[in-house]
Amino acid sequence: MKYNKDTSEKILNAASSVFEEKGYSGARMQEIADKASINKALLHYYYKSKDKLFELILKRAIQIVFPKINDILKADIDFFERIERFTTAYIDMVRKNPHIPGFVIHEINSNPKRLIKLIALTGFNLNQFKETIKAEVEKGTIIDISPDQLIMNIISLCILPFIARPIAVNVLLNGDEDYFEKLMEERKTEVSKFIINAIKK
Amino acid sequence: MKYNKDTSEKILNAASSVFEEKGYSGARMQEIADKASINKALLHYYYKSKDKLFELILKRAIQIVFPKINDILKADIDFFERIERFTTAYIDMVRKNPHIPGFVIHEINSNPKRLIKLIALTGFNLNQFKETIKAEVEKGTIIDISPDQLIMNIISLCILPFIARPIAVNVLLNGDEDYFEKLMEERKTEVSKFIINAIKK
DNA sequence: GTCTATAAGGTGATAGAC
DNA sequence: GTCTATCACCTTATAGAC
Repeated sequence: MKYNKDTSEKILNAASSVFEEKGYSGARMQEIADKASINKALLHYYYKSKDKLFELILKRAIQIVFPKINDILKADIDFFERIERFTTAYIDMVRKNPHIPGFVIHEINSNPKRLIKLIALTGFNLNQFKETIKAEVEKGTIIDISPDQLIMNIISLCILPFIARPIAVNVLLNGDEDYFEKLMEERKTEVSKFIINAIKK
Repeated sequence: MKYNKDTSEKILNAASSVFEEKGYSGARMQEIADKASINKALLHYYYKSKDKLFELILKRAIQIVFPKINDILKADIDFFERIERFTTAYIDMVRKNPHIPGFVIHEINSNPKRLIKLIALTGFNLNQFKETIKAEVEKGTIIDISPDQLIMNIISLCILPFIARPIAVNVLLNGDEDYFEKLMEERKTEVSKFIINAIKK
């Protein structure tokens, strides 16, 4: 068994784009092969089956989304600044990988157990951030809010517009894609301002 | 051509649950037939093709989600109360139909043009609410915020936790489904408090 | 209206030549 | 390593009996 690294990477990139766009069941091995400029047989030679290939892509996607978040949330800096940095970095990351959140969320429903395993592998953990929030509440620097609710709020504000992009663009913004991009750039600061307004005492 | 109304409804219900759970490409006509306790041939007798059946289900889903929103946003009541009523009603609606938002968002990516058409048919329109926000900003009752950003924030806070439920439950809440339900019940008031805190002057 | 049986075409996967 | 050809299976859809 010998592999060409260039070919195997072309395949991974092609598979990412197809799986992220169409989902597992909508994806076709033929389309992945076409996009990688090879044929189906070679695809199976490199990555045994559609399942194996998909699991690899999902793993990669999770590795992109989760570890970065983790680092920022654990950073030893002022709470409000941490929120600012988090929203900025997160929105930046999602803008660079706009299909990943929707892909992960959709596919995860079909196999939640696999999800838990894959996310656990990234070392992702929100407990420390929850504790920080609790401490800030007790210090009286922020209003009395459940850490779980606050975390859900932060994540929601960062990713939903990207997941629902076609709806946002067409229903809210009269089809103006450029304006959507501008709004998302603004969101990098708008979201943290919004959150801090909501919780600061 | 004669149809039995009971049978046609059984089919629609079965199709809703299968399409919403598996998506278009993951859904199988056989599974829909099984769930409706009929056979595939009869399925095609009632609803010509998988495509036609799917379009009907998507249309129904959109009819559930959008018109209700519209009514509340246009109601002639105090701005802050309107936000309260909206979040409560919206979260209630999503709790009753938890699979619809994810379903709509996912399927919409494969055919945004169909989306525009279907949503337009519901008479859904955010322009009036945008104007209201602008007016509130000018009156000075709320901070200077872009109506588009505020609307995205409101919607994001209401629906993302439901779309990402498995992630929320397993990563944030240690797998506690009951606690998730409790949090969602709380959110009916928490979300509007959060929003109003963020924007009230 | 509802069924069984089957057609027609697509999809993932493999065998085997180069 | 990469290809062509092909298999075995699955899925949508229809024909035709009752």
